[in-house]
Amino acid sequence: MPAAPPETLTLDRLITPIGTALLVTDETGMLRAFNWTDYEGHMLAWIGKHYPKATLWEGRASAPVRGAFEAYFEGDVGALDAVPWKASGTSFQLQVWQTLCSIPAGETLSYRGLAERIGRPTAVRAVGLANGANPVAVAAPCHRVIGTNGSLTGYGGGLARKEWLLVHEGASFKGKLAA
Amino acid sequence: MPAAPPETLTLDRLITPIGTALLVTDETGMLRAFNWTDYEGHMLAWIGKHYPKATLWEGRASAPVRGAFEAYFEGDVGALDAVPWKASGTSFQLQVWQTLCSIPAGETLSYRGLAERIGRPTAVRAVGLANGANPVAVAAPCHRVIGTNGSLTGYGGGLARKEWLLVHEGASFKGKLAA
DNA sequence: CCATGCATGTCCGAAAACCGCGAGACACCA
DNA sequence: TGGTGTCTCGCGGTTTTCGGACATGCATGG
Repeated sequence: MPAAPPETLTLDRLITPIGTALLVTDETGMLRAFNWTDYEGHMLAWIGKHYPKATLWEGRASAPVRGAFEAYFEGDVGALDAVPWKASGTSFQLQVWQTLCSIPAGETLSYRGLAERIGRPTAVRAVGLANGANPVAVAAPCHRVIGTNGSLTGYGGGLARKEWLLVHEGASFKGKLAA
Repeated sequence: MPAAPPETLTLDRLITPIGTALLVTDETGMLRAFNWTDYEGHMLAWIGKHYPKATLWEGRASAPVRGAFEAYFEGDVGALDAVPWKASGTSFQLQVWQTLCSIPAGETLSYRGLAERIGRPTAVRAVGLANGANPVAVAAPCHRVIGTNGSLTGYGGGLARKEWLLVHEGASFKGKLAA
């Protein structure tokens, strides 16, 4: 009953139009971490820190997780809602990450709006930080959070990916479409 | 196999000539903490900090632990060697606490001597610190460590108890026997 | 229009404080 | 001389504290 940390984690790789994604799932098939191969070392370190006792095996991610991501990248942008994930973080962070999921595909929300939505209207910067610490990127759609003025501002995986994801979802924003 | 932290701890009380002792043992009967009722609140806080997930029940300590302490206070000073204990601490601290057990009842060792014995002849003060942080006092006989000049210097449970223990064990030291 | 300052949660590294010591330097006193 | 007491300083592991950096946004002031 006590939410015991996972003992074994599975690392899968998924090729997408914007690079190869790393999917880490636990015994129960929940997504525990997501990242791009660009940051593989970084992510391994993160796992070692947050799940010190877990052993990581290369393997196939659970069907719900892998299936949802495949569907998403193939165009079914609503499929992300079906990704089961569980994150490890402070209560503030968990609140932020959960609230991310209330932003539908194709829409965006400002950092400020997100801060207000969790009842801490002044903790705008803190929200940005928590957003950046999101371990289950894409699944918890931190890329849908943009500046109040519509600019992309920042993204852990690189602004190019953030832009691609938003375009893919059909969202409108003040993009660098000129590039 | 992974040394999992204990889930349930048992708190027992033992009346001794120098006060009531608190004995905390785990599922396997190992002593995890020792203290005097004077510091009960302090010890409970310590347990909460080091074994956050454990629940503490009042009850009887394991036979080996309780028996050894009873025998010790009744005069069989060598009985302490039989107390099974397990402590939680840094590697340096563990080294210090283990080395304490190499001091036989009836003898003493200086802080300096102890520092040398663990191969860090200059870390004298650090040894004193680690000694004071000993969670399984008496069982790991930190009271047998005294100043180079034979004075008692300090003891978490009060110098009076340190003196009583050493007299009880028949050790010689520069005591405050005048008092 | 640009520059500045503030609010806010979390992590991380640096620095300092804390001591259950011990040795060396001195002063005092038979 | 030798024994004893006080003072000062260096020692080193741990814990605590502090400061800065950050995926922002608004209000103010030139």
